[in-house]
Amino acid sequence: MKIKTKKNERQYELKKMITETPFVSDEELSEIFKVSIQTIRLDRLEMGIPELRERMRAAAQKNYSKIVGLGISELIGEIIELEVNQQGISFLEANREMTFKKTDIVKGHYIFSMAESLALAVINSKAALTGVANMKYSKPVSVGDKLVAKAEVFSQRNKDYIVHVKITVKQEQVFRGKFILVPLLNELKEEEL
Amino acid sequence: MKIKTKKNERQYELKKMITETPFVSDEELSEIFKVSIQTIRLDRLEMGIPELRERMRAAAQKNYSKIVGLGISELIGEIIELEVNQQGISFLEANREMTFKKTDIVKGHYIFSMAESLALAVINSKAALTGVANMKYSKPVSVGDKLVAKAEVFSQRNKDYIVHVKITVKQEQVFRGKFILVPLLNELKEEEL
DNA sequence: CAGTTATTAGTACCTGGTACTAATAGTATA
DNA sequence: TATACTATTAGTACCAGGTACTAATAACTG
Repeated sequence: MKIKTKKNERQYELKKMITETPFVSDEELSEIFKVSIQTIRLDRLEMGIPELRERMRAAAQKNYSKIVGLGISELIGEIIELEVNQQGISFLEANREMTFKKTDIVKGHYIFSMAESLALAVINSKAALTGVANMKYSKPVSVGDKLVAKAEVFSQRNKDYIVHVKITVKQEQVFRGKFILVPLLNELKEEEL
Repeated sequence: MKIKTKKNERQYELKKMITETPFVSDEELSEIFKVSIQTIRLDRLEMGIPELRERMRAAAQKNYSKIVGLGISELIGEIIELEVNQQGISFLEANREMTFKKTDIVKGHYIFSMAESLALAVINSKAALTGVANMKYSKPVSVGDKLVAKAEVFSQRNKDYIVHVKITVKQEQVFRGKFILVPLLNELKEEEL
């Protein structure tokens, strides 16, 4: 018996290709593998690989919760006041996606991220580096809590910024931290490198 | 002039609804708002809201990269060794999704999350609370760096755990932190509350 | 009551499929 | 070599969830 390379090999490659780049249509696949669209569909059927739309739907849903949790871009919390190089205030309402599964307690890194985000915003440098942070979580945060973060630029020695961030819920401190930030090649000029 | 509630209000609610639950079809929307499908489509057109498939496609793609970055569940980094209440080791390769947009530098909260994740894992309590953390980022982390986190349970006074976490890249320390963790009603019995 | 806006209806068309039937090409084996 | 089987391709009807467009009707407004 000859080794049935063609079909088996193609199906193996197909599976690999779909797991690597899941948003590829049957038509594109048929062009890549130089077979008809029907062959691709038979292959998918035999291997139980769902159609493109189903794969997209699954991917979209799996991750939907994470968008909410981690914020749309790089920032956690909403900036409501900002004086560059001086101070800033951001706001965040804790939701269920930020908690541990069975409890109402917000995970620490959301608090941290909120503080870090604001610290970065206040020195107007998205591409900055968290140097040293010395911080304290004073009180647990629960779902529904309205977090207000206040950042103050304390000092600016050399090229480092020291930013203090305090987060409060109803005037009560839940977090404080000191961020040493080193801006990186963004709005800076060449000579500063 | 009468307040044009109907159309304006519906469009406002529509937009809100779609941003909250983005995977809703025009047909479902038409049932919810008790208008025809055409009306829903006109509304979307006027407000520049793309069709369901486009919204799903965008969500799937936006998040496709984040899966990689944020890990499948709640954990950042892969646990490779674990002795409950004693010590644990986790691993993470820094990728582009963890960085600031134009640089190679990994954002601080990924480092923090990796450490926190491991600290939680090592006391076998997903639902624990980060009490106080005293930490230091010693060195920036870049894309491709292979991060190794080591956690040690230092002490267990009352119901608090003190866990030390060190993260290294090629034997060199990039982070250290002390986590005070208070386990919460998960694998515990009633009486402990 | 005329004019404007809002809503609904309907058609043709699109993508990216499913599910099915049927024909053809290629290979294997008695 | 004829027969059997597998692989591939072709084609049809159908589906969801739309776009883009035209046209008619309903509802307000001055």
